[in-house]
Amino acid sequence: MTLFKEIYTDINQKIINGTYKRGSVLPSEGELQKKYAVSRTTIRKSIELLVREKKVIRKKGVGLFVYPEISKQNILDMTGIIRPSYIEEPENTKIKDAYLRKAGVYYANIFDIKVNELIYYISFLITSSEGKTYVKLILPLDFFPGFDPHMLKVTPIIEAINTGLYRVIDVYQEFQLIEGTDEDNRQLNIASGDPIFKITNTFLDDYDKNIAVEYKMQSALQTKYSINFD
Amino acid sequence: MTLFKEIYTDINQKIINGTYKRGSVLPSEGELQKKYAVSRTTIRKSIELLVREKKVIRKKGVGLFVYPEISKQNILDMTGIIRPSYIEEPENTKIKDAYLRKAGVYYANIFDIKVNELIYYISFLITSSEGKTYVKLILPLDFFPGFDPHMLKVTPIIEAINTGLYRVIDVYQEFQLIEGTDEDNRQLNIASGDPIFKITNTFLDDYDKNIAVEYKMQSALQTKYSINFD
DNA sequence: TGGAATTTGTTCGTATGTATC
DNA sequence: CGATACATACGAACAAATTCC
Repeated sequence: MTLFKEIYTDINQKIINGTYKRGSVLPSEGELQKKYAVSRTTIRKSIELLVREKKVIRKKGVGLFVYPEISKQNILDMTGIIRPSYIEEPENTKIKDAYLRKAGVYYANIFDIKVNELIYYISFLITSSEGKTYVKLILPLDFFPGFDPHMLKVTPIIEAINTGLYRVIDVYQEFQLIEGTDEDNRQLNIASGDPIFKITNTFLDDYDKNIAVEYKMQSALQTKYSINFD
Repeated sequence: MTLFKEIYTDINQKIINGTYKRGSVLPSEGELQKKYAVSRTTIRKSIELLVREKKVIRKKGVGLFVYPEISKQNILDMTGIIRPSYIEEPENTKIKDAYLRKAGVYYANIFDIKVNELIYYISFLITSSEGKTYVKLILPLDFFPGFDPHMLKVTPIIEAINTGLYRVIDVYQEFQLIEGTDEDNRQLNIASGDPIFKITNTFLDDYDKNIAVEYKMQSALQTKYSINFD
């Protein structure tokens, strides 16, 4: 067996047996290089196989991650309780990104966790007759200790969370007009500088602790999003 | 020869021949990149070699520095303003140690710098007819941004500092009888447990900020050190 | 005091040349 | 010749620390 296949097999095995957990960070290419005492090229060939099999995700400038196994269906279930009613066709939802990353100061504060703790960072794009909605969903990994994405296929996120550490008691909403980032503008197909209508949904438990955050962004010039203040 | 080694050689040569002076700032990675018209990766590989050889120091968020060399003559000049008058023969001064180390909590507090910031830690032994004096001198690296040891050969440290970030306005002295460490006793050739006469000189700037500390230790049983309170 | 700019630290993406089998 | 493996080199994105205004 060739070197890169051996390494592929070894890492794959570690993912299967849980040494490298679903969604967690893998050692960087540099570390793997040292660990196996081979060239970076060889490591990359091994990782390449895993990426093709969707077992590993690469994030430029960030690192390697074991694929978290979040399907489109999961996302819809997870966001079900706040899903706008005008979305009739789930087929129009496209995941742009779904990975684990380290929390920075910002999210560390929001969730009252430590910097560098892992959070899910999921972004997707919803296309409907009303236009496009760019959504970002942030969930701290630690708040879902036994988190099993498969479960989400049959259980709404609210129930999944309630079997975990925290319970969703309230959702706090904030409405803003903002100027989007380049990425926002690109996703929404709007010009730089155009106003964006942003809704922030913050999920709170019974101690008013933030346990999840969702951002929804639409072009403010085109949006027909209506809020029910009942 | 490979590119990064060529660049390494060139920079190394410039350090040796004084183009880049000891302790001075090196061009940033970005500037070197332009200068040699190579990628940052390559520059970093070259610098990496110099760092490993302790010829260059990296300071995150600040820049690159040529590793400062401290000679015996420097030390004498640097400590000139507080050098006891009874030292007639500089030949009797012997450097025991001169290196950069990371500040711990103690010196971080004294100098109001962060833990792990670099400080000069210089110790030397003065032998005279009056006996031996064991001296430790601590200087934070950051307080001497353009620090050039060559200059110290012709300029007293007080003037060198006054061209830098801080000015020496005052020296605070403290006198103690202490029990020395094993190292102190060995350096002073005295028995364990013998009392040691310790003088701490703390240099202050006009905001009473500590910018240097010097400890002098002599055997209390033999010392004839006299203080002039003029 | 707070945000912009600068600078090093870390990591992945890509390409090329060389050697070996 | 082609697959494998190593080393080198250029880029790009993101992170973190520091400095400057």
